Amino acid sequence: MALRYAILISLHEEAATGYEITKKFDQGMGFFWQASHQQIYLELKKMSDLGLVEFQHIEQDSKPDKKLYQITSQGIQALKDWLIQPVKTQTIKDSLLMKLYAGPLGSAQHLLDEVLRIKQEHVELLETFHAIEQEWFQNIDQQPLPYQYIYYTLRNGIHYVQSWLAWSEEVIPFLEKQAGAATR
Amino acid sequence: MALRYAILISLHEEAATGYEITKKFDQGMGFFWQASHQQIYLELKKMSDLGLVEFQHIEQDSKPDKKLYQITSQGIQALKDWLIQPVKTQTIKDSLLMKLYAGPLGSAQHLLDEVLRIKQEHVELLETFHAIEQEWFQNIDQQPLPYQYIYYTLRNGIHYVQSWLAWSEEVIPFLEKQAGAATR
DNA sequence: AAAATCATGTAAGCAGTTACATGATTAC
DNA sequence: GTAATCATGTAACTGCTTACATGATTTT
Repeated sequence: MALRYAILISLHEEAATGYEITKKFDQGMGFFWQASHQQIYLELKKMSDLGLVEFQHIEQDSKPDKKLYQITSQGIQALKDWLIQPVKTQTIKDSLLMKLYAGPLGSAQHLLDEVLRIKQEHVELLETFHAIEQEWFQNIDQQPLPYQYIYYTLRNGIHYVQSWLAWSEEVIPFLEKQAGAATR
Repeated sequence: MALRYAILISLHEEAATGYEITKKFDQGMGFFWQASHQQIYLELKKMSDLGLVEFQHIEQDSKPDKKLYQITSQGIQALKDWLIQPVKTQTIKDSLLMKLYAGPLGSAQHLLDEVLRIKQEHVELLETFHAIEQEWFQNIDQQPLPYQYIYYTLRNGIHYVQSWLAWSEEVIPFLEKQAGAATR
């Protein structure tokens, strides 16, 4: 049900089409919530039936028609109600850790390759996060309040990625040793 | 589908009943994979139909009958095949971050309470992890190889929890300031 | 007396993924 | 000519959660 509120938060910032919301989920919000266009279109329809959002048909030439959605006062209330619900503690579901746990039954070389690949992705993600921090969030306590809140979601991402990288520095030497031992 | 392989890994360690596997998921493996008893019983049945596991009926007096499951050679092969599949990069779905992103629309005090609550859970989890590390994984490079692999899944957990705690040290002062400003 | 432990399951429903479907326009 | 962008949707399926169901034994 959290997808519903992610969409409402997005529409509370500004009215948008399903297509535009989908793109937003690939960027900023995408760090802590993901959704496909199928899911988003379906949820928008449900929310429209419930009166949480409403839309205008916009005809375009040289481009397909679109539906511009905006949040209703009912939608704002539903969002506010949700914001004060307690959250469930996050659980981790990580199949890489499961494969590591299985240990010698698998291939150390394969695990090493996977860790290196994901490490590379995380290195790039960290660079992206740092670039965003530099560009958008300098002198954070002088920025508008909504920016300050968003800044801390970014900081969460930075800490998360850094912890993964720190761990990979521990596990890589171990896996290298195991992969080496297997081929000897 | 990863649940299937989590169960197979568990059964590869030792034969067990659905009930025992459920308990295992509340401990060690539970850090990186969770499953309810309903899901586990259902999956065991499917796997039994597929020949990946087999079971013996065991009658007990003063306790309900049980089914002791063990992995078959087919199951071991399926597990090995799965272990060398590439993993998808983990995505984060965290509704607390979403609520933080929504910022001034919500209540800073509520967010603060939630962060403090989850921080407390993480502090306790870190203590548990450190205790396990002390008790089971001292002189790690002299331990049996399967233990060494499992050790690195524990290390992942420690890094993860620590990064969350480090982040909470950043966000708590900010939320305290906002909560204070709102009541003044 | 109440709650926890042992032990297994069914059924309904929701959330999310994957596949399928269309079609014009614009950029490479 | 091929691929990407704009823009929306349906349908089938899988994975998971929540609720319901039973019942003896043991611990508090």
